[in-house]
Amino acid sequence: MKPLYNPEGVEARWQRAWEAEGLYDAEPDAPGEPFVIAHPPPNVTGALHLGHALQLSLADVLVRMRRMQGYNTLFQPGFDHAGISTQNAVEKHLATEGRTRQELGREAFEARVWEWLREYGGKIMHQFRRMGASMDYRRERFTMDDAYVRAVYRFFVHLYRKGLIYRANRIINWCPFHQTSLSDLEVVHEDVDDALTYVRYPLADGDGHVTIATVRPATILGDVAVAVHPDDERYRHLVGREVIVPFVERRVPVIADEAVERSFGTGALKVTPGHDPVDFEIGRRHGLPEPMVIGPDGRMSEDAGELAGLTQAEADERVLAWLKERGDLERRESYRHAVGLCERCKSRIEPLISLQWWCSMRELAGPALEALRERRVRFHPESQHRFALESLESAPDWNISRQIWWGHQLPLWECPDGHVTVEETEPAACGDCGSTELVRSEDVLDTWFSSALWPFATLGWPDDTPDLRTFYPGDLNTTGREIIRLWENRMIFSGLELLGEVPFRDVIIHSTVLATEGRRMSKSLGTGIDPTEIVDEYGTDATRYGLLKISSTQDVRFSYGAIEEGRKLANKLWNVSRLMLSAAEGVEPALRPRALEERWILARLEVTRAELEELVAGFDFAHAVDSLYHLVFDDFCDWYAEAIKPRLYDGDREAQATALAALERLLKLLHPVMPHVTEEIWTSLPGRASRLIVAPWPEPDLSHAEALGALDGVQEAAAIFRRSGVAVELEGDELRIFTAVVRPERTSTNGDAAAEIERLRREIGRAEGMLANERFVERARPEVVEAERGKLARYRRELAALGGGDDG
RNA sequence: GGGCGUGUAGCUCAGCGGGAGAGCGCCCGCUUCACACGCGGGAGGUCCCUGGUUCGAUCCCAGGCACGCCCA
Repeated sequence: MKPLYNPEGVEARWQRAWEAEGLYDAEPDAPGEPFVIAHPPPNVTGALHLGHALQLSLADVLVRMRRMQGYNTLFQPGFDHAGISTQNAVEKHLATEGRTRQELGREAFEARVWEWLREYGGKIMHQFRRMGASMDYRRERFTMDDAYVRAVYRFFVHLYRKGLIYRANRIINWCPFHQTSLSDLEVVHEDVDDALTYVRYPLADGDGHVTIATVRPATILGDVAVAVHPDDERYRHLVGREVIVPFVERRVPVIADEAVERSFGTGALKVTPGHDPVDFEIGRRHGLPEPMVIGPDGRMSEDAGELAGLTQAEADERVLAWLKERGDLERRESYRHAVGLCERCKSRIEPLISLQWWCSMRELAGPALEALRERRVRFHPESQHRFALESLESAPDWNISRQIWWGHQLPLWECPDGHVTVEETEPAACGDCGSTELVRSEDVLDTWFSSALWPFATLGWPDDTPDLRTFYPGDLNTTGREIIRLWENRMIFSGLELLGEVPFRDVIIHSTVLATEGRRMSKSLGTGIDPTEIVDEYGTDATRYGLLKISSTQDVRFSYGAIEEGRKLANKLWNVSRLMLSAAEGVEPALRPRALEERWILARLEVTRAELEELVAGFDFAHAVDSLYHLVFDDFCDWYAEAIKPRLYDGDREAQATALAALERLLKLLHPVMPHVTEEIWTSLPGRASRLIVAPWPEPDLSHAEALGALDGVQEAAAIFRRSGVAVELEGDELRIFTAVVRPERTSTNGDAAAEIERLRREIGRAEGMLANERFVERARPEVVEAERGKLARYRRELAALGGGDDG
């Protein structure tokens, strides 16, 4: 064993060994209660980021602890097919060959995607292994696997037959480049510098005008009303009258609607239901027409009349020129605001009305809401539970269709008469009229539609398999805040709908890891940190430790310091093991505690075990790793190891055997957080055939509880001696430990007794002051008063030991 | 605009009703036979501001200021 622990090599070796030896494997007929984590799977095209790394660290601590505790653990690996993201990547790849997917055609394109995935896809699973995630990698699943596809179609057909899937024209996010609708998550918002144009709409009766403000003059062509807030005194007299929309010179009503924001612009809103989500809602409430003047290509459509075919910028110019000529262009001012962009191609998103397939939420959300209210599923921290509940209460119907080629093509066929037939496999004829001229819907399903089935489709559903019977429902899920609406809630209602049970009991919403300056990590800002580089530099164990250490509040700054702390902990553990192993060569670990410090360290190990279990059960990983750090540095190394060192070197076989046994316990407690270094040391212990990863977790052991405070006196004496050079009188075991740990003959104490005496007198003064306050003694809780008396007595004792006397 | 959260030592953070803490950094000492990714000691703080509750407030309440994340 070398003096400096080097994780490189060690970690890779154990990652291979654990997996090869089948120690990550989950079997439905294995003994023990099941413990199951089926995470939201990562994107098949993705790379590991710090969010994943944190998520894996949290979950793997739980999995490894439960495995040691005898649970039958399943940590499920796999990917989702990431429809638009994958299609985008492959299209870019094609573009380098100067080709488009349209040239290839749908079938050939799909084949290219599979080919591309074989080469570039799924790399993240290697990174998961590097994080030490103890997943059963044999069970890797993909949302496009044949068996998984069957589950997706079963779900779709089920919902369709229940009448929960319908087709409707609604406003959606449209990407003009990808030519598809997008979910809100796939739209990113960025601030841009724009102009706000104030335009006069003349009243139809010729009596003046009303001024509106817009950033998109071209959309004036799609205006069907002007809306004002019902409580807005400025405009109340206009409601019910008509105005003339400029350029198209259409008469439209002035209406009152609460959605109007009075403080924006002039407080009067032009209503364009075809191209704005708020206006769409207003239009529906007032039964207004929904003309669309911008087409799916992002250019002005046929309905834009003479402007048809122009880009929006060109159309803006034409409209502005017209307004200027008429004198109806009041003014323009610069305006900075957020616009929606396609997450993948950065095209400006067009809100437009489109015929899409929708999943009705009301009926599905009901049982999920009930489950959350009854806390059969609990989100942690508590604030996120409320958020999940509120998201579900207000969940709008779900747009499940996408106009792309990569994904699950809707199992939905139409005959020439417009009858829709929905089957899991291709039907021979129309279910209504028997026509054999069936055309399949070209749309694919939203990726999340399939991902929602992850906790059970990975286990063989819709078949009734042993896996499903054993491992569903699972226990836990960990993810980031932004995923709650889009995934967690959908997994919950899907599980309830199809299996009648929630898919997991607890959802840990982990911290968002920010860059060191406290900003969001982002590739474009160059503030991203690649976890694999951290692992290269510090090792996996240190990285896991560091991430857990910083994971306390909802947003945490990444800190190299925390990772370094982990590296030091691994090194410390390595070296104290070296000490014990080299001093106790050939000795079998055996617990034979005789001396005070031996019973004390066993008591400390026991207290930490209990604390650790409690903290992990409460998902407080930051404090859990903190308690491990102090156990190792302060208790195990600075006190226990130093205290027994003379006896170790003297060849005291019982002290040596006990030291190794205590070390074993320590390694077990550390293993869930730092699996590699602990396994490496474990293997060096004599006669070691089995692995630490499957070693039994320490049972509660209260046999040395009485020794918990056994070192208080020595530690107090050490502190006094080191600060002041004054040796408090000790005898027996206490003196022996003091001598071994402090080594007074070699300790140069540059402190001075006078300063120490001064400090104690100050403390005594403070305590005496409190106790002299009658209202304190009367009204404070008795134990608080008692504690204060105890402290005062201790200070006086210490002062006496220093020869300071008690006369003050 | 809505939701959530944070302001404590130079930095990153813990503590959240009765003595202001940790790690790192800094200063001093230590070629101590496990470890300098070490050991010991030390300096360093109107606990964001203003009110209130309380015998007592960094901690609870109200208001304010500053900052961040998520979602529109």
